[in-house]
Amino acid sequence: MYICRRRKLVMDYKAQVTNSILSVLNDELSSAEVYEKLEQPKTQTMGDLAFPAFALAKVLHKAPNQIAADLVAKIDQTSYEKVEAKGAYINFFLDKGQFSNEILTDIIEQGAAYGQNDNGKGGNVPIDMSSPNIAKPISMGHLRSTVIGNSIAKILVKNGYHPIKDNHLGDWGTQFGKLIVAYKKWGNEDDVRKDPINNLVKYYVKFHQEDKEHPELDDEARETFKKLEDGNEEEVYLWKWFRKVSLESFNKIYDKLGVTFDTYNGEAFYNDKMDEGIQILKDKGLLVESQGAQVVKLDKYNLNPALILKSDGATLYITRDIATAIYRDRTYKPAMNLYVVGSEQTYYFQQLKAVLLEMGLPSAENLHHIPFGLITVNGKKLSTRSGRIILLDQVLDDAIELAKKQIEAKNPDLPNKEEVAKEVGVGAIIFGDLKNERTNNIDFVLEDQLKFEGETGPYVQYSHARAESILRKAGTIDFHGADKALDDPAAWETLTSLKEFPAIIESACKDFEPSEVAKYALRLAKAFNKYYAHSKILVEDDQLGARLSLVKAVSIVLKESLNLLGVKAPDAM
RNA sequence: GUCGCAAUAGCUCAGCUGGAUAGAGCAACGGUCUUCUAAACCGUAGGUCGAGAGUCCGAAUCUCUCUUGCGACACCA
Repeated sequence: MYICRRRKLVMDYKAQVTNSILSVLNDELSSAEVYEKLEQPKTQTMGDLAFPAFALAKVLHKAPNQIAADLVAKIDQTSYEKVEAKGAYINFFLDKGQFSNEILTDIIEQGAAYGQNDNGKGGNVPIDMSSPNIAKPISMGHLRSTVIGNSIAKILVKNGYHPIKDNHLGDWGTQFGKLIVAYKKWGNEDDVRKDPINNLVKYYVKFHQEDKEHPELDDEARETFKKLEDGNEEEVYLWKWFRKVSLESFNKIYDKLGVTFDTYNGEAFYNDKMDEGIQILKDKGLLVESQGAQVVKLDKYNLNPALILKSDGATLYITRDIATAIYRDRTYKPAMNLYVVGSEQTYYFQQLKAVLLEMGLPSAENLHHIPFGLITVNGKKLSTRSGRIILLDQVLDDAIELAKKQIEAKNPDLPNKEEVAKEVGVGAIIFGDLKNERTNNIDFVLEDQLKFEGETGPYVQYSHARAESILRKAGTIDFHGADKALDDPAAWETLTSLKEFPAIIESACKDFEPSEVAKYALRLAKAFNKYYAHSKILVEDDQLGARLSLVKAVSIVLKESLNLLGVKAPDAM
């Protein structure tokens, strides 16, 4: 309620300009048409909002330039700084003092809640994300799913949704038969305790080496997995133990990233929940035999048949995902059901959605695959077996180490250096991942990841820290009483950037695109740094309160932008 | 082979539902710290927007064809 009321207080300048134009037209265009045609000029010299007169040329049978000039002469300019015709465009320059007063008041009143909306109306949104495999290391590939999912969850909250972050662990399947066999043959408890992931991987790799010459190992693994499925004590004990130590190891990395989960419903969780989905498919007559296997035909979706059960009756990935979808549907009544999974699975998710639609699952329509691009090294796909793997933990530590060096060089007196180094180093990695469009592929180059200058996370963090530094030096400030009508042209870009934030929040949510927030944060930081470099803020004059309000507003919005990306904003660095 | 995605400055990328001279960052070169943190700021240089047609008053943006790269194509996940 509070939020909605606040939002309305910020005047919609596009609507104001639309009205100004409509007032000098004779219904040649509708209000919506004018509103839609308004655009933001590229440079400040062309004003803040512009109306192209091309559309009127046909109706009025006059040259666009002439139309623009004629209209400007008639427009009431009192509420603008100025309105002028330039070529075929009518350029509106907003009243800076009024604009500044409104936006700064709004941000300072609302604080971190600025930009919050209630579009989601509290709807549940399960997010399938991160999803590493037990007993395997977390690589840069998992980073993407983890930080994209985490950021989308935060953006969803900002839009009034209730996300449920689900780490859909790869914790079941025949590979556990292999792992248990390998552990019994070559492993020992102490090693696994000391360094679980590396040793478990070592056993697993050794199994694959050995089974080339001893194919009987595969039979043994199959039997062992059968025992695990049947609940045999020893196998279940080992499985639980592997799962536990793996999770502990994963959680150290998640802690470093600052990512938490609401549920860890992995593949094992759904293992006993697959019958229902299969039964529904059978009941609806959707399941048909094809080459010995059970499939669902998807011709009407222009998709290949989805294979549901293997010819030996065994289940597949999709069988489990159907169970997952049913479970989520029932448990959460989801407003949306999200899967943050690599783009190589796009076709698969089309099939999954189609099957769920055929089944008549209520939330099927709102299933969204949120794909992201591949991480490669020298253009080649990562794979554990070929040794082309980049350990996320190592990359994070490298980044933290570099951040530490930077602090020693630039700000050696900084208190809590360790903590800040972690926030900056990790922030660089997360921001680096999120700043570009999700679906872009990334060829991994460590040096690129460890950049702290230019368009990076640390750049935004630094801008925020500078703002905080000024506020510290200013001492106690009465923001509520301060005049906020800042009319300094040098601050204009910063002010208009601040105004953009709520729209960015909505758009990033609609597109499931954290990069929109990251790019926005860069834009705002850049505008503020420019202002900072050219204007002295801490000067005793009648605009001091207004300037400090601007700095405060920038600090609030930069911090909140970083927060939405899952990046910390230290007050000093 | 079929389907999907991409191609913009030396490199990495922006460019919103088509609109005013195509923008950043990095790298290169040159400036700016006795004054709020130089992880910053300012400037110079760098482009037939993969190619070719079409639609339109107007195309990097929309349509088609081609080229190149990546991915997906049922008993893995």
